[in-house]
Amino acid sequence: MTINKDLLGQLRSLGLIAQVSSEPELIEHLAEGSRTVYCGFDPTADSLHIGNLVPLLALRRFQLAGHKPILLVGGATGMIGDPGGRTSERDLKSADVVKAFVAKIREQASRFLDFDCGENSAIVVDNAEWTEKLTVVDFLRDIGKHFSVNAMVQKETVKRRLEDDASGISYTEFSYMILQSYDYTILNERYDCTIQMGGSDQWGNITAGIDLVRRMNGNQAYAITYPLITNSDGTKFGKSMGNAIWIDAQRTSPYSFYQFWRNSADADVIDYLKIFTFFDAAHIDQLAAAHDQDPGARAAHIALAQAVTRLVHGDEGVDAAERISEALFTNQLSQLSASDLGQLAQDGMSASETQSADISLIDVLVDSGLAVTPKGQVTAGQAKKLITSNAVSVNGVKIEDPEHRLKTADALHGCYQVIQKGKKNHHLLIHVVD
RNA sequence: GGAGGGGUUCCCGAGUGGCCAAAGGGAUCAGACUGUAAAUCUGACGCGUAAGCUUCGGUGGUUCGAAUCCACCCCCCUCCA
Repeated sequence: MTINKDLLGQLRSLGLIAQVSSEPELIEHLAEGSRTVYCGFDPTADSLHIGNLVPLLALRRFQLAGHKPILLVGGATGMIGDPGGRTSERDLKSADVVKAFVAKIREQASRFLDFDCGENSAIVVDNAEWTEKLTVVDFLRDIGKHFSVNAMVQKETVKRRLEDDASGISYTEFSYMILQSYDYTILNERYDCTIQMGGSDQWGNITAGIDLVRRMNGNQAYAITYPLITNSDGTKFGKSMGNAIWIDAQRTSPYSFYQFWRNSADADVIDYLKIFTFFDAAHIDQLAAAHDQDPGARAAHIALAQAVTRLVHGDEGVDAAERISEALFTNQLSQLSASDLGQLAQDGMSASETQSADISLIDVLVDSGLAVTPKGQVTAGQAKKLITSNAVSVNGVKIEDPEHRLKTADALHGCYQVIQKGKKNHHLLIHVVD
């Protein structure tokens, strides 16, 4: 494995660098040999979501450049909650939950990272392993003494909470920084890990870790943060229809996943191409030019959707997603054959079956979950509102009558009804009467 | 333990006896326009397909009538010990 000597410059050109510590030294450090870099992930759910993709793909870039990535699962720190994560303190995760998460993250990350390539294979570790053994006395005597409260209070994440009249900060959360610093120290000691990467909100915690590594191990360590991804309109990245976009195909179908990227705002699409794909600079420039010239053609958006979906769900995922998209958005439903329609359900389009040959549209909207209120509940009242506000079509035809009933006689090929809410939400209802 | 401030519908935040399902903003959903984009404009936004029902930290009370007044309790914040 040869070392890419300009990794940092490359990451910066991709917009992946917010801050770095001791930059000139770090550049040299990275150029001199294979290094070990770590990034922490909190076990907040049993799947990764696309927000996690940013550090994961950045780690991959490190690995491709010849370095060794460590994924640290916060089995211990995840129980506490980073004060930067605001409001409520987190639930305690049981050992089983964390263990399941470790397995899951390894499985999901293995699509991007190589866990079996010799020297610089990626590894997964859980900080509960060493944090749980820590006694209060050891913690205070060996670790805590290296931290100046004066300095900790100055950290942005802590300061904000101290100044916030409404919430304050508990001692537990205040200690988060110390535990994260200790993680760095342990990884430095065991794996010669010298680089920690995290979101820019982690800067304070990471630099605190650098200090601790120097004090306890006498080693020089480094920090790299990436900017937190936001949408250009200021909304939170990685949500669609109020739901997180998951890596797990069971939670977010390849079709929905594909659609998420394809619907990116124009102002964001080039940034996303840089961060979430491995296209080279020339290709991205070319897509940017194509987009400027004819935004309506969606060349950049489609390339983005294809590339990221392929990365996460493979060629099959892309094929399925495009097959469904093609069918639904060209509005030529009537030209689809029965097997085409059957395939859509197979491919991950939302679908359900009914025994009834004659069923009320409102019931179907409720059963399919399309009739969600802005608050997230599914109600018949919402279904009625949607119909009255002209938001629902069946098989491509707007329905304005709340009492409308779906009958097999009107179904495509005698059994398929494509229910559409708004522009982008579809459901396939299949009559299974004989 | 003491003193003070505060808890309103997803969030912020008005409201101090009826006109309050509760202003305004944000978020969200839908419609129009477009390019499956953004911006903009329009509608919806406690539950109930309706009659109606249930909300303003909790419980009890005053009142014809309470988010608003009283009592007690719980929780949060700041300062003091």
